[in-house]
Amino acid sequence: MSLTHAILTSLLEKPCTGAELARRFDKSLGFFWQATHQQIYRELGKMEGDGLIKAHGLPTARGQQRHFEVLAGGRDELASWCAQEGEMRPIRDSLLVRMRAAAVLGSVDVTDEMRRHMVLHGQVLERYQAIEWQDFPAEKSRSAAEELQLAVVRAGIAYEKSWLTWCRSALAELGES
Amino acid sequence: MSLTHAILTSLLEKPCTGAELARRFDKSLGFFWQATHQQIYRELGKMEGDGLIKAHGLPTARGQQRHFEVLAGGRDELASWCAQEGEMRPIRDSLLVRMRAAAVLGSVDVTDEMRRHMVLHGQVLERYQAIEWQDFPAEKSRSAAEELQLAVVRAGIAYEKSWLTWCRSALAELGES
DNA sequence: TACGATTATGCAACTTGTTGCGCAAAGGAG
DNA sequence: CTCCTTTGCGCAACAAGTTGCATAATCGTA
Repeated sequence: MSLTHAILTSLLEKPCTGAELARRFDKSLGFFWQATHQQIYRELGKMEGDGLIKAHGLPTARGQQRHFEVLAGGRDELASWCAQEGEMRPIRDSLLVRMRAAAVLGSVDVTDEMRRHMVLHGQVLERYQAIEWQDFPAEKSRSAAEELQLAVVRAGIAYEKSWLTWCRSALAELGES
Repeated sequence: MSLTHAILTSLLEKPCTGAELARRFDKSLGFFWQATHQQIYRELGKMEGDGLIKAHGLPTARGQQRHFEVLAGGRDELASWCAQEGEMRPIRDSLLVRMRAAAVLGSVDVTDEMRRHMVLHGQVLERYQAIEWQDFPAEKSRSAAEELQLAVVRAGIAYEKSWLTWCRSALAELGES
């Protein structure tokens, strides 16, 4: 399960509270492994129970900030998971199911939906490219860690670009017939 | 929920039993919306209850083939879902989490894992390309439905190619530093 | 001080996806 | 015919992800 390890990674980068973690997720690691704040809180509770992380503050009082940090056990767990082999994610998108459905139905037009997705992917692409420019300027030399982080951002860029150009050419193909 | 509609699509293409559906899923629609046979059976049960599909055979006897076909209500449901707007899938891959984890840990090498993923994506790419060549030969003219199906296959090809070239260039970047 | 909006935390219920197993029919080998 | 394997079907339990709401602190402001 990757959520545990995504949280460990994020907490190692900077210890913080659950809410801050959720916010950071929304604009960094969460691009590549999404999670809602409820998932995060639940996971934090489990991880605390497993001795991977430690909180300053008691779990009794609601609405009270609890600051989390990674314990040695958590770091070990992350390192061992990190060295394991993981599954490759196959493609999975409801737009493609819709297209197959439209093919068999024969009466529904999905090109509008394809155009909409093209725009959405374009918007996400711009966000990723902005991160690349801001956080990884070309002239600066980079540490090994930064090289890895940059590669991750570029995976997002490649992914969105791929959808974008596929949408464009598929629409062209479908349009000309 | 797309599984219902993926099943409806597949059953419209050809009515069949649960097991055959699961098999067809493994080499066609399931490339783009994976499902285990248990998910499929559960969903078939629900869909039968909702009057979307009909089975020949009783649900009482275990181990007995039940042949499913789509009812008018099922076709309507599919058409209406198909005309709806759907979410865009953000990227989500544990390899990227591993890379971020490796960046913060500093002590784990993930390039082997990246190489492994490169090979895996290459294998899937070859499967998709084989489908493109076999089912959609270049010289033949195609119906609108076939154009759509081809576009779907090409989405898979674009996706795998994108991962492949990203792996290659990221490894090159990481290697030269 | 009191009030309302915001932020942080969490429970509960539900849906979706996964894993492991068990039972029944069919079909071949001894 | 009996045994064994394969195939089809499905339950049960669990893990992961989602949605909606409840509660507590905080903070600005009237």
